[in-house]
Amino acid sequence: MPELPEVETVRRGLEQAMVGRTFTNVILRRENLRFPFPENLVDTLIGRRVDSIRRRAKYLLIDLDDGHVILSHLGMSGRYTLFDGEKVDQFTTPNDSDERSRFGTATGFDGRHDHVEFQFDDGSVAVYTDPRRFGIMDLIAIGEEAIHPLLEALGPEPFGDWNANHLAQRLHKKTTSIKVALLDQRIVVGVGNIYACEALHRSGIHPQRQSKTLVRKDGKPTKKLDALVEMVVEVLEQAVEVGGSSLNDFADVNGTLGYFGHHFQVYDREDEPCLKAGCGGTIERITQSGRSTFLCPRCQR
DNA sequence: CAAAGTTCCTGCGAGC
DNA sequence: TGCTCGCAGGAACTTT
Repeated sequence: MPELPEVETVRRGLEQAMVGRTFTNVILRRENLRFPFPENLVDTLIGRRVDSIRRRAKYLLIDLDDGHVILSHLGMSGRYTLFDGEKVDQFTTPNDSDERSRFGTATGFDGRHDHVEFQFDDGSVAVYTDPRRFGIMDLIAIGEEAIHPLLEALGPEPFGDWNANHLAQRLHKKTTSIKVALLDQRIVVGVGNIYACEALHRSGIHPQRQSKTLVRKDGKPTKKLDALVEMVVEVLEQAVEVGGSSLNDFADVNGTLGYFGHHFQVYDREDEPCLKAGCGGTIERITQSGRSTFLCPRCQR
């Protein structure tokens, strides 16, 4: 599900639902996701108020009033579903089993994958669901972001002061393909498989092109690399807009809504016509580092 | 068979 | 020649 725009959409949804509320209970329905939950997770959260919610790369950072921070990553299939007080009553049955979520039906699953339930003082509930369990839920101290092993090596935010000169510096020696480089979170964060394909298509760059061929000998970016940076930012910004517009009525902050309303130019369009004006090419699918890449061999060089 | 993500391991080549 | 380091590529995690 989640690349930067989807995570940002989830962040905004959680912000509306959680900030200012206090945890009254937290239920863990298993002991781990990708990693074990920290032992003190439940005890630490109960009685704490949520002060703010930030995003770094594809991670969510939920700031608590005692200086702890919940570090949450959605992996491939993680999502949050929010229930206000009324909806909790609506979906809760009196004979809840300990093994299954109270909210399985409402979240579209049978409840087996609702791993964490956060209960708040106003009666609302947030449920974390993650069938593949590639997600992460950890607890850190505020200020620890920069030294946490999962965060320390992360590259620049695309919406920050990232630019073509910076990218050129990172790529000028790289022999790996530009598509694989874009997915490397040490080079720039937030870009995943879908938006990497889309940004390369928009900027007319072949995904298998060696990264360093996009940098001039004097170390400055080529015009194509300028275009790539512009298109990465554009495609992510537009996706955030789409996700934001799908949020309005809360309840489900599923980032999938962001993808749902989005029509891609190349991703998942194998054998279909290239949509670039006047191109006339046909979209191909190849594999790079074990992941599907979609491209138009005619307009991407 | 493939899937929106990330980490870890192995093998290879460069350089000392 | 032999060793270390870094990079590049692939496997693994899991469920639908």
